[in-house]
Amino acid sequence: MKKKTTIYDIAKELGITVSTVSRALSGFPAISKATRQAVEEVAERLNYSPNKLASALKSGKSFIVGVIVPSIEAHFFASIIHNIEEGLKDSGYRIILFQSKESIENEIKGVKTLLEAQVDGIMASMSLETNDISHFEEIIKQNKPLIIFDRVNQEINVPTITLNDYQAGYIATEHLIKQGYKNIAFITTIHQIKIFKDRLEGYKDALKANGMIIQERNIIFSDLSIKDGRYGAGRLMRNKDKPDAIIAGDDFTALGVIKKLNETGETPPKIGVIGFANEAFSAYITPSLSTINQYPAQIGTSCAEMFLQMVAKQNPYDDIRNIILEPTVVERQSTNIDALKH
Amino acid sequence: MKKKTTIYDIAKELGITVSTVSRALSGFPAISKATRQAVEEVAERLNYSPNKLASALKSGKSFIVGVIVPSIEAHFFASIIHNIEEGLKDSGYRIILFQSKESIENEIKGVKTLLEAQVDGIMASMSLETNDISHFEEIIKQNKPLIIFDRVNQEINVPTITLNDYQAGYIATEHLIKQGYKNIAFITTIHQIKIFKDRLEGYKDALKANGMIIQERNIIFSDLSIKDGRYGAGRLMRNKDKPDAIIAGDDFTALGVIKKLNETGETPPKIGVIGFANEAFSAYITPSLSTINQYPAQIGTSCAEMFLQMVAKQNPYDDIRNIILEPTVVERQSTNIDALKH
DNA sequence: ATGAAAGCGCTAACAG
DNA sequence: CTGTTAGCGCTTTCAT
Repeated sequence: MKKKTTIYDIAKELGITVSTVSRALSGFPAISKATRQAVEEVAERLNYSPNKLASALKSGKSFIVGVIVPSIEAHFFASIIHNIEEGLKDSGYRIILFQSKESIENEIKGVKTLLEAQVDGIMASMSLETNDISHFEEIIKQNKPLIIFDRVNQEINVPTITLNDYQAGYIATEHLIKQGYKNIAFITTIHQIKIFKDRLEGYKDALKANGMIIQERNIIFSDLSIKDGRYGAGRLMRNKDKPDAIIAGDDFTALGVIKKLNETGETPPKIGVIGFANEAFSAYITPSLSTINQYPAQIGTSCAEMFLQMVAKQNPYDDIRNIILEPTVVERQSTNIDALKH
Repeated sequence: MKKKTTIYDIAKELGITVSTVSRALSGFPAISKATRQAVEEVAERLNYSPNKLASALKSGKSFIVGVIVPSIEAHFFASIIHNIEEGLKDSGYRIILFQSKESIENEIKGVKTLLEAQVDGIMASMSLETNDISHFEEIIKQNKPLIIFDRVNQEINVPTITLNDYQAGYIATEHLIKQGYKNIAFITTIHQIKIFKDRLEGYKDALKANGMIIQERNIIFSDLSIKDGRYGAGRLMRNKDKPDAIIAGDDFTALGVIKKLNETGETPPKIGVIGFANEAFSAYITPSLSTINQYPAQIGTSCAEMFLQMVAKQNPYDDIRNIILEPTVVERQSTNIDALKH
């Protein structure tokens, strides 16, 4: 393998110095047109490829941003990442990806790894296990932009892009009430993540606002998965005054609920079911699943925008904004009880 | 922002030199236990975090591998990436992600970007547009590992991890024949990607082997998407001797086919439908979709293994292996014609 | 077992 | 408009 060409090779070839070459290549204005063209021509001919590592080491800017998500396999996060990349692409920033797999240990390792890689900033959505945020503080201490999206844990004082999860819980519940359901259950996670607490509050307040009673046995704390959905539905259906509608913590859990109900013959919309996140499959299952649209594309776009603003400032944290997106209900068959009346 | 601690700070603190600190920190054997412990203690106390960029610049190894996929939003690729990360994690390698979005222009830019970031190797699945592979040759020229997975274009002489796509086409067709379907259509892409050609060959050979005739009007070349599936199904159903089964280029296309057939009342399995890739939704749509399992987890794991082997060698390309995984049929309702007989 | 010193490829302040 | 020079933080050869 022959040695790679550097700006020294180009300089030697043209009998000029590396600084001139460096300037010519980086679009420095005070360079004669002739020199610039000559440099570009030789760079091309020698198949020059800049070493961004060296550049990053010297300039202190790597043009890499780290992204930490629980899992890339949830379409919600894949979509966010897709849109972060999209929003960043004209700025020259690239992404290093890290999956926490819902483990705080991995998340800590992720932050450490990304910091060692000298990323210029980090965007993260917290794992379900995350109850302590000290590992994120190192990023702030280094004065690098940290943006938390979707899964916010507690009072971490950085910009956040979140959904109005209280509202999400509220409108999901309200939608079911409007459809005519009277006894609405709620399956959520045992973990202390703010968004899930908020949804639960929204649920409770919507019930209250409509003169309904909050029954503790209608609220199930478990994990969120297809399996947990089946289990939760089974448990709820064994209650003496079993619910006529179920709000599930995410679409996967809702899918489990539906599968269980399909088996027991109480196929939705007989029992209403609504999920969260509008996963790829949700429109296509039977019955199709009503859900809450969480606008991952906007979240990704906002993350990118926010990052570019922060990184341009002397102090990224001098004007901390918290963007809150408003969720909407996606009405599908699983809550369309009217369809049964015909 | 206070300056970050470097090995110089540690050295000064202890009255030793940076070389000793560097050795102590990197597990060099010929270091006294006392020194090593002292270094570790001070590193901890000063909150030292190594600058991997500097290390990479000097040593020529960045411990980053670039991954290029068409889109992270297809579960197939998300799963591969997940498993690459998993397979690499103990080795200290991290991933920089790049999405080509099925555009060769993006793919070229991706290779360039990753090379400039001094990745130690690249794993890529080609875009549908990719008909020229010269941009990949630069990676080989730099003697860095290049591994192509799933989407292989033509005779590129690097290690590959692929599915036996001929076999995939063959068993998909054979499955339909065994189920009793007699007139089987095929929707595929217009693009010149090897895997799609291979599947088509498998389809044709399976028909021949079973004494069936290959009808050109039963083969549709279009794009692959839900929309194209609807369109393709519509076109096929207008043929005079319309098919009684359709093989769709991927599960999204198959979904479009099913939606169209559901509307026209020829709901599968009346018309048999099978897809490729076993997407997240395929088990949950109605009717559930028979498909070909393409084992993304194994592909990802194999990529990681292969990379680690290559990177450990003087010449990564001295023993080029091509791993071929065998697909299997996932039988679900959309091809279960027996169910209609009861 | 440890130190001295060179240098990876690039940028940027200063000088001219 | 261009050259000189120092140095980013680390690894590594050669000494001792």
